[in-house]
Amino acid sequence: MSVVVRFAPSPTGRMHVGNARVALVNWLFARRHGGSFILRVDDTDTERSREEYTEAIREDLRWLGLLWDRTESQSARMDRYAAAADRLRQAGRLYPCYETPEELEGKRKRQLARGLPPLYDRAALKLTDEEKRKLEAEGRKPHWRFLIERVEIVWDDVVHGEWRFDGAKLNDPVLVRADGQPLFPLSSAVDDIEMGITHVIRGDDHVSTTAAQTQIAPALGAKAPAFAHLPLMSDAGGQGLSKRLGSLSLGEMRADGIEAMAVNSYLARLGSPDPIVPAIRLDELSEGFEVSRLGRAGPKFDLAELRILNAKILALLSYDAVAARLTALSMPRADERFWLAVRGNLEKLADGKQWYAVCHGEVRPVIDDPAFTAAAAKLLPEEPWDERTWSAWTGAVKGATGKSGKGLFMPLRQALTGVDHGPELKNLLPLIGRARALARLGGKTA
RNA sequence: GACCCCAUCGUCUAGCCCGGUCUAGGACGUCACCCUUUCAAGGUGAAGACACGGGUUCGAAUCCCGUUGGGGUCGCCA
Repeated sequence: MSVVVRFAPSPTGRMHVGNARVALVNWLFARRHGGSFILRVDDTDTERSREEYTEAIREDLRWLGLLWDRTESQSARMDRYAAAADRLRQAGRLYPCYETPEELEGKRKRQLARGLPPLYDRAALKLTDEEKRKLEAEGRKPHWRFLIERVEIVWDDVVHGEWRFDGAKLNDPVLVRADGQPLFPLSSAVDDIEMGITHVIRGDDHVSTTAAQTQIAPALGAKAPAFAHLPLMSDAGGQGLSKRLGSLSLGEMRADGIEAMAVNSYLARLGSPDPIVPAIRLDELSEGFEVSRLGRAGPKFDLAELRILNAKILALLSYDAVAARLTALSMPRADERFWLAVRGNLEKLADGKQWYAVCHGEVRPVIDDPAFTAAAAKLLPEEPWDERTWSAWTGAVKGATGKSGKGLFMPLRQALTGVDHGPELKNLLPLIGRARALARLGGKTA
């Protein structure tokens, strides 16, 4: 049986790292097993769903490289859900309820006040046909609840192991609203069946939906798929992700110069015993990927670790992989030599600007000993220069001044680049060129 | 409030089911040293954890009970 998974976001907001992890895990799982990955937009809530969010989610997924084999929209499948609801009614598993939202809220409040779990009391089940007619004559339209069998619900969760749920403590979920709109527990169960989903990989926050789904699927004459519930991530401070999205949204990370593969590399290994390593292609990540290796405890998403990973990814990228972006970041003369010289010293791609200025722009030299840099300037060889020029030149300076080690190179570095750290000077010097080098050694901004 | 889940170095975790081989292993990060005429990379080394309290046992990170902390769910949202 071929594997089919889906990522089913609701277009009610932008993606953050929590959604991205679920999407990535699904994608890697599909890729690993040669299966397919469906992007299913859960947009049955017409009031909250927005087309712009659908497009934003697609954009974020494309950025990550998590392309889908197929895309579906729940809003286009309303007739399927209506048909399924009819079958459930015929099977006696879907029953009409006439309480208003306010009445239900009142019931919940009273239950809570008495220390009871706020479960629906199934009062509608006791309504006679005559009472129902009377309510409908008053203009009340029913919403429909799925009758949960009060038995123990058990499934073998791929990441969690055996998961048990007491059916008696589960609310009868509303599957169809009074206005006829199907709700998520119905639409997602129907789609999982009809789209042949073999594995539902989603966040821990969906376990109660899963418990209901294990009864809805058989009531619809189908077998429930396998389930894998990922523990929810928290931020570096241990707080839930939903509470503070901002910096953890994919859009912001991207704008901040985080590489998509840094996010993927981090998310693919976080929570597993496998070491987090920089990967520049997704297939490096899918190789050996196992959902079952993911832990049951919720990991923390730490931006500081992501930045470290980002630097390591940049150091691995080829010139071709970044050429267009360097130009877009206003570094038009950044060529392969330049990139290879500086890529190991960047946290973000945009940090390249500092070294771009050293090679192609202006730098204010830092000089403590003008006599020394002046002497060094006199020994500067004629061009053309290559990567051997640096050692030839510094060798000559050493001979003439008697300086060596740090005392030799640091003043030169500070004069040439304005700072005391950076890429290897043997690579930078030819890019700086004789004219600039001469001026900077003489103390001039150039 | 009820129910469910989780709890090992700063972080991600191995070990837990099938107590002893755990003076608790690895990775990232940190620190030191080496190497390098910078940074990084690389090498060597160091510091660093079983949430707490009881119990069972000759022996508990591992089993039991309780506590605490964190998360989730309890919508005519998804």
